[in-house]
Amino acid sequence: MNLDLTLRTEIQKAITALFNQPVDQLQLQPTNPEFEGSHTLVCFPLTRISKLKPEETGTTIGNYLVEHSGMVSRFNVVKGFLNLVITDKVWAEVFAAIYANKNYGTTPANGKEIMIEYSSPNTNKPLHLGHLRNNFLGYAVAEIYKANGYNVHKVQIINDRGIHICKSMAAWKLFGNGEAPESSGLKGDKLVGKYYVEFDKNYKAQVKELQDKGVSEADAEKQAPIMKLAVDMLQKWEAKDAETVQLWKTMNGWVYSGFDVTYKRMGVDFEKLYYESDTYLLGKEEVLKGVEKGIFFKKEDGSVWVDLTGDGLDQKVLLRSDGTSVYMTQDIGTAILRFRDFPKIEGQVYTVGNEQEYHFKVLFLILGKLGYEWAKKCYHLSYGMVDLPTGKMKSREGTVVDADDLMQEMVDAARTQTLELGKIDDLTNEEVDDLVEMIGLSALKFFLLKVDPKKRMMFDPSESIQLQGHTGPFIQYTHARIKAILRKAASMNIVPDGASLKNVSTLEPAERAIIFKINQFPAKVQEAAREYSPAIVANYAFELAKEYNQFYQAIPIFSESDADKLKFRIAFSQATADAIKKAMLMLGIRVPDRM
RNA sequence: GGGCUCGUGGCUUAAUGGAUAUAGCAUCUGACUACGGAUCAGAAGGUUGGGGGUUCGACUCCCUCCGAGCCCA
Repeated sequence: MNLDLTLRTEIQKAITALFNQPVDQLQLQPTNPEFEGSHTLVCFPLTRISKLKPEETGTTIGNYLVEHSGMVSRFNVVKGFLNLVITDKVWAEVFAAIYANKNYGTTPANGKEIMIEYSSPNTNKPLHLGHLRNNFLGYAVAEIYKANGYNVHKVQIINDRGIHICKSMAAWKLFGNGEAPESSGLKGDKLVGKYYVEFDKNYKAQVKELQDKGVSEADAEKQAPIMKLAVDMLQKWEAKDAETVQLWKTMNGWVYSGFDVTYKRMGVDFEKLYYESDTYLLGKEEVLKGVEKGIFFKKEDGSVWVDLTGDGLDQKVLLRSDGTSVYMTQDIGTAILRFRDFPKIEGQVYTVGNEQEYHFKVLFLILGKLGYEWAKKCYHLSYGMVDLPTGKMKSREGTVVDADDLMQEMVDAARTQTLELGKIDDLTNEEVDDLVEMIGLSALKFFLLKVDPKKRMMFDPSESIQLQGHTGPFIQYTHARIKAILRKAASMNIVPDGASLKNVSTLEPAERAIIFKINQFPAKVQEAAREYSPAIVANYAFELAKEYNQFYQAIPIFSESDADKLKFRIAFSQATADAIKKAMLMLGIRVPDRM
């Protein structure tokens, strides 16, 4: 049974019977812990039809529910709040239904398809902390949509062309001496990133040298030989010069193999990769078609624009006067290509930082103007930047936190702390490795996911390594401890069954609290999808674990003499562990049976 | 110049317009002869950036100012 729905129906019946008038919106909320009850009806809005004071309205409805609903045992009214106490028998029934449902918390396939883009890096440097937030968010939202019955396609758009990669190529050509990941042992993305830094260093030196000779800054920036080489390579690439394209392929290949290692450790995956080098020409075509249809217009200098003043925005350039594309042009091409590849998707989710909010607003408007119905279903999953205690991450100032390094540090910290506690001395080396990997990444992922995506967040390394309190390892610990209970129960041949659950008629407050919490699970998973917010699932998992720990400390499970009740406790311990595990997997976090 | 987002105890963070504003970290006090102390119980800590307004009721909605960040030329 769906408790909340049933209760709402009963309240509606009561209101209709008492006041001769139905009401469209019921304000039902969890009861404040200081009062008795679990569900609270806010009575202020009902006074209009009850013609009674809020208190009297609450009392009248409460009395009716106790007499007629069969699910409310008693109630209290504080000010205008009607606090309802659900009978333990109903709670037991609610739990029995949850326990019998193997897919509890998730929705069956609904036939809908959705595409979720995340990660989408440039190919000139390694992934950093900001990418971690992006990847964990995108992956989690994708998993949450799966749990809500969607067929999800995870993709990314790789910014593999442009001046940035040519800079790395230029520096490598000048100073690389043929260095390759195979020869130097350096991870591919790190190697290409190294030459990007090398480019910048030499470029700055050359600009300064020219300026010292009296050249203006603007001219020096154009005349610096290394920059001329990079620009030359970009032009040759666009002209499909064989040697340049070959070097480009090679160096991007190094980056991709480096990224693969990082993605694997992060635990994220993709169904299909899109490359800008494949889509930017399509974007150009579509824009030119748009000009023919009169959707866009050409200026005298030959540049192409879209007029969005009717939408409260301004005019936006789509093709420069020399005919080259801007980012917007490429994104138009990519979006259209994706809908051709996956005609059944109802929309796309773009996981991209909030500095591009304006860009996506414009993109979706343009796609709409081009006549694509699905433009309405495109969503920019915009997230805030990750700051360090020292301030903003800046690659130029070398304050960027590398993704590989950070993951390694987290796992190292997890190893140190786990070994100190000495609870896993009998595990093999491989088992320990896997465990500390699980714990370290859990700390990192949970830290990044527990905050509302929209908000700019602060990453404090010393705090992120914490394994106590509002953390992933706290939740993992709760799961592992429940597993220990279940192992003990199994060894004692305690096996819960439907009949024993039905025999339970009275509950401890701590037990009621857990069932109440488990009962919220499906609604939370749905809300998380609606809001595109893994934080809702993360905080739910934390609250559930916390609730269970309170029960665990308050009530010694195995000292229960009533066999049915003991089985009941084992059953909801099992259900708690299952819900925790499912919720954490939606966040891309694994949970151990021991730790 | 135009536009967008965010300001919640020392720090991090939660709250479909509802009760005395949620937790965590740090600080202080307690709890293993029981099922795992990576836990739990408790204390202290707040004018929700300031000021107006709407409402029976505002962290939440509106106006304004201050502060932080971002975007478009």
